[in-house]
Amino acid sequence: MFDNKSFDSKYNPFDFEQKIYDFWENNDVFKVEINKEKKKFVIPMPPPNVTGVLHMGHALQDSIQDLYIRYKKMKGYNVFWIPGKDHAGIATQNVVEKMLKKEGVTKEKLGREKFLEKVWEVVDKHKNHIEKQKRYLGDSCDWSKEKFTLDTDMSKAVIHAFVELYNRGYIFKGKYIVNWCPRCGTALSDEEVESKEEKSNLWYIKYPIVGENDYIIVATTRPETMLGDTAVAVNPADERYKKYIGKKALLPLVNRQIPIIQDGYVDPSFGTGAVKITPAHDPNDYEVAKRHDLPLVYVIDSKGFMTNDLPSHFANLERYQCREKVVMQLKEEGLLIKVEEYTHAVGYCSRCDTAIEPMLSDQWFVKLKELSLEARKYVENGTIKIHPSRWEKIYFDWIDNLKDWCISRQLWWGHRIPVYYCDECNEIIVSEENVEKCPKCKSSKIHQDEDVLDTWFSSWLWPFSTLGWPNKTDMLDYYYPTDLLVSGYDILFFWVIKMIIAGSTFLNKPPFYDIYLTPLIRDKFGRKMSKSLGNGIDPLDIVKQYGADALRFTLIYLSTDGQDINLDPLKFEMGRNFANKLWNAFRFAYPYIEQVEISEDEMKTNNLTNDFDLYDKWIFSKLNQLLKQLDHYYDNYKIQFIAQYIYNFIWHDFCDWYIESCKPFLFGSDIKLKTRKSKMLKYLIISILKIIHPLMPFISEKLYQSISSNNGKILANEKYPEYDEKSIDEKIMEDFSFIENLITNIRTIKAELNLHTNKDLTFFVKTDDENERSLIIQEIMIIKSLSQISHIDFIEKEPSAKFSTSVVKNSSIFLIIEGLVDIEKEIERLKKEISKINDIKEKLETKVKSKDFIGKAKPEIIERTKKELLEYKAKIEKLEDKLRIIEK
RNA sequence: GGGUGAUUAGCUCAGAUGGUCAGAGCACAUGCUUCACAUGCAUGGGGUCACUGGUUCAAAUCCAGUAUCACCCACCA
Repeated sequence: MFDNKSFDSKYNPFDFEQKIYDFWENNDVFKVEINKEKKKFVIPMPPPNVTGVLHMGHALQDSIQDLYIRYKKMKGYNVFWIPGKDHAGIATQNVVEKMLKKEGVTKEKLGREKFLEKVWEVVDKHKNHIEKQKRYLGDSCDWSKEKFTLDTDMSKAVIHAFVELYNRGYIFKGKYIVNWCPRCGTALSDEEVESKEEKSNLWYIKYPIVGENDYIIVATTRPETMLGDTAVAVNPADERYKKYIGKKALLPLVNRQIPIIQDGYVDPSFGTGAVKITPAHDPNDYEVAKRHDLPLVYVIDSKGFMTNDLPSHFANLERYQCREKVVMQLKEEGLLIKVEEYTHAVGYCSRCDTAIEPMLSDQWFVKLKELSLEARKYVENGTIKIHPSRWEKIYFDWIDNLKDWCISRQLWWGHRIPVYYCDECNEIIVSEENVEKCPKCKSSKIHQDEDVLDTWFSSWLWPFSTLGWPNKTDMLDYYYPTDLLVSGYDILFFWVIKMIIAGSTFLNKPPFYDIYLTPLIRDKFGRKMSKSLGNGIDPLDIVKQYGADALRFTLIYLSTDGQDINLDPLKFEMGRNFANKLWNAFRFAYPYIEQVEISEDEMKTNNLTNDFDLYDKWIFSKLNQLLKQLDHYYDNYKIQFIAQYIYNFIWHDFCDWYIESCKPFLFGSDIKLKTRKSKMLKYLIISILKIIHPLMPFISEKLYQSISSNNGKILANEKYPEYDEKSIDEKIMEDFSFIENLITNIRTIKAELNLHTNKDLTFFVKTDDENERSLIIQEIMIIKSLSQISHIDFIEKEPSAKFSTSVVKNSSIFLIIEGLVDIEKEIERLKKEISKINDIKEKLETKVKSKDFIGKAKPEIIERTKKELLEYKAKIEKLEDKLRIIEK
C-alpha cells in the first residue's frame, strides 16, 4: 500500500493520511486491553455532544490528548483514551424540536414516547459523525470501547448514583426559585445561565397609600412583575419610611392592597429605598416573603407569558409586551415618576439564549457543598494538579462557593429521575429498580417522576461509569483513577469540579491526577467563534487545506499557558511548511538510508559514537539534549515548548546544519565516510520520526513505513528514544558553535559586500588559539562548502592589501577586497560592528566597575561577566586595529 | 462590586527559578530557479519590554500604584 517511489513527489498529506489511519486500525494499533504487567495511562475523553460537529476546540483538545496518548504508549505505558459521546439533554432536545418544527409538529403533539423515538432516530443518524471527524484528526482511540451517556450500563450508573446520594441524604426535593428557561421549558443550574450586561431602565412608580393622600415610590427594572407584588419593603433603619410601616399600599393597575413591611435586605441607598416584593418571580423577594409570610401571586407562566387570570389587557401577553403595556398605562395614570437609564446583568439560557425567568418550582437538588470537602483537599495537597497552576486558586474559589445543584430538568431526553410516587398514600419511593407496587400500601397506582436529570449528572460520573462502575470490574480496578484530563477552562466549573466531587464521593479516589486546561480558541480578532458571527473555522476545512498533521502541530505550537488563542487560519501554514520540510529532508536522505543497515546495537547511541566527527558528536549532543528537554516539558505540561523545540531541532539543527554538513561526504568518493554519514542519517531520521510522531502521526508513520528495513514495524507501536546524559557534550557544542560562527561570519561578509554569488574567494585566518586552529583544519571542507568559498589559508600577520574582516572568538578572518569592492563600504561595515559591540562592552564595564556588584553578586556571575568583558574588549581591539589598517 | 489574565519588533505571540532573554513565526529589505525543500536557502533592518514608583549589586522578569483591554464570578430591586 505504500509507494516508496512517491518520494520523487511533493508533500501531499491528502494522499496518505486516511490510508495511514486505516492501516493503524487494520493492525489493531489502538486496541485496548488490560495488561497488569504494564503501567497504565488513561485519559477520559470529554464526550462531545452526540448531535454536534467538530470545532476547533475539539481539534485542540484532541491534539493534546493524542499527543500524550501516543507519547505514553511509545514510552511503554498501556494506554487507554476512553472515547465517548454525551446525550446533551437540552441541546439535543432542542435540535430535534427544531427539526419537528420545520415539519409542523410539536413534541407535545407527538407525546413523550414517540418524541423519544424521534430523538433516538436523529441520534443514531448523527452517532458516528463526530467519530468520523475525529478519525481525520488522527485520534488514536479504540473506538470499539466508545461509550454513550445513555447506554444501558451508563444509565445504571446514573440511577445508582442518584439513589446512593439520596440514601446518604445528599439529594432532596424542594420548592425554590430556580433559573427557568421559558423557551426550553425547564429549570437550569446556575452554571447553565449566562449573564449579560444589558442597558435597560429603572422605572420609578408611585404606589398610593391606602386611606391617605400619600404615596410611596418604588424603583424596579421589571415593571411587569408588579402585577404579582404582594408587599412593599423598606429598610427598618430608614427614617424616611418609618411612618409607612404597617400601612397598606394600593397596588396600581390591579388595585390590590399590599402591606408595607420592613426588612434588612433592602438597601436604603439604592433607588428610592423602597422595594416592591414579587415573591413568585424573584429569588430575593421570595426569601423576604418567607420571612414575612407573604402570599405568592404568579403572573408569568412557564412559557414566559402572563397568566390568564390577570386583568384582560394584561392576561396572556408575552412578558416583554406586557412590560410595555404596564409602563404605558402607568404613564397614562400619572403613576410613572421617572425613567432612569440603568445597566444591569440579565441571565440568559446558555443553550438557546432566551432570557431566564426566575420561577418558583419543585426541583431536585444535590447538596454539593457538603460533598466537596474531599475534592478540595485533592487539589490542596497536590493529589490533583491543575495546569496551568493559576487555575487552582480559581478552583478553590468555586468550590468554596458551591450552592445546591438543581439536577431536575423538565425535559424528556435524558435519564428519568428514579423516584416513584404512590397515588394512593403519597409515599415517595427512590429505587434503582422499576417500582410496580407501593411498599407501604401495596397499591399499584404508582407513577414515576416526569423529569429527567441534568446532563452533567451523568457526565460527572464519566471517569468511572465508563469503566463499569458501580460494578467492581477489572477495568475499573486497573484503569481507575485515570491519569490526565484535558479540557477547555470554560467547563472547569460545569464539569471538572463535579467529576472530582463524584470521584471522591463514590470511590474515595480522585478521578484523575493531572488536569490540563487548554486555552479557548477565538477568531483572529479575539472574538468567540460562533455560528451567528460566522467566524468559526472548521477543523476539517483546515485538514483539507493543510493536512491533519499541520493542524495538530500548529495548534500544539500555539497552546501556551498565558491566554486564549486568536487563530488566524494562515497560521496553519507554519505547520504545513514544517511538515513539508520534514518530508523533503526525508526525500533527501532516503536514497542514502536505504543503502545502509543499522543494527539494534548500533541504534544505541554509545555504539554509533566510535568514528564520530565534530558534526556527528554535535548533532548527537543536540538530539539527546532535545530528548531530555522534551521529557521535562511533557512532564510539566508545557506543550508549546514540545512543538517549539522539536521544530528548531529538525529545521535548524538537523536540516540547516547537519544535513548540509553531510553533503560533501555523501557526494564524495570516500565510501567509508559516505556509509557512516548514511548510517547517521538513518539513525537520526528514525529518531526524529519517533519524536515527531505524537505531534504529527501521519507523516511520521508514512515516512517510517517507507524505510524498507522497517518492514512490518509500525511507528505508532515503537519505543520512544531515551536520552543519554553522557552524549550531551558541552565542549562539543562549544566547538561547533565556533565553526558555526565562523561560517556565519564569512556569509555575512559576503552578503554585506554583495559578494553572495562569488564562490571563488579566499579567506585568511589569523589565530593563536590552538583549539580553534585545529578545528578549522579538521572541518575545512565543510566550512568551505557551507560558506561557499574556495580557499581558507592561515596567516601570521594582517594582510597588507585592503581587507574586510571579522572576529570569531579568538580568531580573525580576512577577505582581501582590494579591487573587489568599495573600501568605504567595508569601513562603514566595520564601524557599525564596532559600535554595536562597544555598547555591550560599556554596559559590562560599568557593571564590573561597580563595587556593589563585585561585593554582592554571586562569584560565578562576576567571573562570567568579567570573562565576557575581556572577550568583547579583545574583539573591539582587533576590529579597531583592522579599521586603522584599512583606513590608512 | 469581587476576581483572573493581558499590555514585549509592523502583525500574532514566546520569554520556566531576577544576571548569554531582548526572541520566534509572519510581514519587510537584499541576493539566490546551488544537485531535499521557492511550502525553500543565505543575509539584514526593526523593540525606552504600557506608565510611575519601590526592592536589589542587578528587573521585561519580584512588589505597590496608574492607565487601557479581555474574560470570569456576584440577588442590590
